[in-house]
Amino acid sequence: MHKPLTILDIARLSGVGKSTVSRVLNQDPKVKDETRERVNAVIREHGFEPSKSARSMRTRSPRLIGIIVSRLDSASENRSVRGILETLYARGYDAMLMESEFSPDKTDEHLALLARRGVDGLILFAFTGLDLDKLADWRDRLVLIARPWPGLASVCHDDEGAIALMLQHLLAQGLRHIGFVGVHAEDVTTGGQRLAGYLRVCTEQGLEPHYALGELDYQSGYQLAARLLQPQTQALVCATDTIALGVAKYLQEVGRADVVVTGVGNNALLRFLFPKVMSVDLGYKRAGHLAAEQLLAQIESGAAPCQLQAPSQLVE
Amino acid sequence: MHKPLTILDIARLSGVGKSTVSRVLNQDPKVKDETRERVNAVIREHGFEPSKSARSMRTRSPRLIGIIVSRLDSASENRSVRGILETLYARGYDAMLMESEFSPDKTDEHLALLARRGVDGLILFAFTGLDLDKLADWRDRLVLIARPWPGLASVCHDDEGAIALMLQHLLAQGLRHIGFVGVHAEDVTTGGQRLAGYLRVCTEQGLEPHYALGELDYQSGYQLAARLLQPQTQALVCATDTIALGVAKYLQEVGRADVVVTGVGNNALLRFLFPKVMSVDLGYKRAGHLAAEQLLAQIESGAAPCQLQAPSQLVE
DNA sequence: CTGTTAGCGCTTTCAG
DNA sequence: CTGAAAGCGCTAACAG
Repeated sequence: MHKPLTILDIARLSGVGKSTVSRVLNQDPKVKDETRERVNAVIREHGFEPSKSARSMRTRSPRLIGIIVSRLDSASENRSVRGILETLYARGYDAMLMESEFSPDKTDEHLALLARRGVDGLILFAFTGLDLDKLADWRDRLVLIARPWPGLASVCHDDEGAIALMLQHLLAQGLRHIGFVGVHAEDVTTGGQRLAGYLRVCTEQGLEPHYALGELDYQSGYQLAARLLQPQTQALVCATDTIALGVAKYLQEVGRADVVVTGVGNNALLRFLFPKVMSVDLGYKRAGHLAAEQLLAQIESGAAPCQLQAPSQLVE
Repeated sequence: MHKPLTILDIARLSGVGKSTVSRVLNQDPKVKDETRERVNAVIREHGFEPSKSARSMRTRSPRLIGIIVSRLDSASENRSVRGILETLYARGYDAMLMESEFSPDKTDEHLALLARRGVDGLILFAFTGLDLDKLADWRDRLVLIARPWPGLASVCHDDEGAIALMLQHLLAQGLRHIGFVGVHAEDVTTGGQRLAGYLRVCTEQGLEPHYALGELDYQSGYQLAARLLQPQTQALVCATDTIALGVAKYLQEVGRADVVVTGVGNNALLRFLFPKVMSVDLGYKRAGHLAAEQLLAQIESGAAPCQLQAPSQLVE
């Protein structure tokens, strides 16, 4: 493993000046085809790779995007991340992936790190408790995922629509006694908006709402199911697949196989354990694509921040 | 937001030469305390951050470590990653985290990317099918996790010991008819080694082995449990928590609450769904710490590659 | 202990 | 179309 080649080596090897090599590297159109060919041949032959650090230093752009997810081991966020990376890589950007673990402090540290690295932009999975005001510096090179914020670009899921979709589906099957197991409304999207979807359809259809709110985990689903279940209950719509897991477990224990359970998230494990549970896919991967495209549009073409929404889809 | 300050600005502002500022930045001891104070004051006052790209280019070291996990949304790998990041951050390194999805091709692409970035080192979560020969170039700045390889540094889990530990625990409780639900032996660690642990203890204790091998998912556990279960079965030891999930589900369905189920991985969801299932923690986080320390020892002090093992621990 | 002087590898004027 | 030259911000000899 010898010392890595530089642009100057390639220049000498192909008998041109180093600026010409640079031009070839940067797809500058005003290089004669013949010259370009020759240089490219030498580059390929020697497996030359231009130094990212040198280029970053010169252009003040490392072609690097920061991504802060809330949890790496979240199946849904992972789907979005894969979407993001697909578009990013395709456009020649690399990514630095980090995990906030829902901690504003950790997020701040990561932001500092990304600032030191001088990343070109940031995609941030927002969460309740995040201090969005600290993001002012990032405004024009930031896309939020999962939560909108005035003046900032964002890609959101259709939380309200997802629950509404599910509810309408159940109503179409003739069910009327449908309860909702949700999350306290401090959690804006998973909590407030999904509940809102439930309440909206109830109102529209003249149903009496019947719901309970708790935490984001299966334990909570289990407990709330116990509190909510009535003899006439026909279905329990849950704010997440994780909650649905707890609910389904409770129903199984008390022998209420007649009650339909639905979740949100299209989680593979849930489907295996309780195959009859229906779910809504919030369009995570699509959201990742959208976020990355929006971010690149902003940093490359100065596009204005805007608020996008990825469509939900029923999964049976 | 004005143009970022440079080392030269700080030099002028504090009335010293730029090399002195550089020395202060690099904790060079031969700077007079008084001077150091003055420079540091200016740095803090102006919130100056030295440019990573410039430093990387000069030192040919971006203080950046690549981490390739097989799946980001794997709870166990996530534990290791957190361990890795803790030590890395503490030692002033940043990380580029990527996901192989068990694909050798994806891994190659990631390796190329990391090479272009000129990262200082690499921590790679090995998997069956990975072409370890391609890693020759990385030899002295690479630590493998989960699989050893001659000549390469690695941190492994005690797969064999984990199953043996569990089996001995069950035997101590007086159980004798203990089956094993595993993974085909092409998967060296999760497959071969965990089975070996089972067989070893069976031989030592004069038990007749009774086992079945399949895939890594819950479906497989479910199917194999059906095949393996006998009237006299007292316990089913599983190669992973995921498999244990499938096994526990089958046992529940056929009403065999008397059979003890155990897994490996200390998975929170499993514990909730089937609280009685016991598990072994393979020491993932610890493995992360070890891997990062070993890697830094190699790249900073030229330590030789060596093969380490993180200890397993019973979790009830 | 500290300032001066060269570059690191690349992009970008500015002249040809 | 192409080359020469001037840096980007920082570190590392080398003299003081």
